[in-house]
Amino acid sequence: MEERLASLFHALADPNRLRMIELLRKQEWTVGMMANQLGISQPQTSKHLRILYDAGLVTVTIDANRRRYALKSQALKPLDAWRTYMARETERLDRLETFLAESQREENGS
Amino acid sequence: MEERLASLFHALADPNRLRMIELLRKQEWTVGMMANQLGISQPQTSKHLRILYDAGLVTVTIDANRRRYALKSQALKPLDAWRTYMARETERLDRLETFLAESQREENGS
DNA sequence: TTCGAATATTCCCAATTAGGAATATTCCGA
DNA sequence: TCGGAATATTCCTAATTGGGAATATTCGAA
Repeated sequence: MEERLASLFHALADPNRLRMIELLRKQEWTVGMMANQLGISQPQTSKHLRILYDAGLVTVTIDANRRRYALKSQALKPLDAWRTYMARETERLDRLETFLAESQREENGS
Repeated sequence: MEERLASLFHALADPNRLRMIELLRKQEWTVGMMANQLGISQPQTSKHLRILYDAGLVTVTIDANRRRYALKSQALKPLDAWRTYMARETERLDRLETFLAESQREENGS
């Protein structure tokens, strides 16, 4: 159902977690590296990573003393699928919005 | 910053609100109609719509005794922009994931 | 074996909110 | 003008969680 998608959105619904995912976009990161880069505490970094992990958004590789976190970018695919699904029926609405916006602009005589 | 995007994700991070948005995809809905369709209470429907409204995802038209809610589909555009931004650098990772998945499949001798 | 670095977990507090119940508000029709 | 329909808001409770502080755990190096 929509539960899965809602969980995914929930995991993304935090500025720090978004920044984390954007960092992970290019390379793997260690907890300490991320905490330092983001300017947040190590425990908070671990907690946010835990939430991303539970949401299936990252993978973790245990490497001796440290953990390397990597983005599991395929986990974002449901988001794209939903947007495609949504866009299919909103095109008509989009055109209406554009039309109304342009009418408004003409009214204002801009 | 990422605050805006996080707020958007937050508004979408609820199964009932996702169902609401999917209903609004095709047409306007009245609070009572939505509550009835979704099988949730009227107050809860109003509260969820309020959250969607605060997130800029819906517009409301007061029509005598009732309010007609409509999707403001342009509000979902930042989501697409973020995906595009993310995809730009994750392509390499995607190819790696695909490669690893296929290697795994071969190992299993499927 | 001991120490320190890296990380996860727990405890605490404050804020948010989903959901139910009750109530307030607005407006139309009789 | 009054009653009922439609909607929003408030009060309550339980659950979640972000963030800080402290602590537990694990592991490599000396």
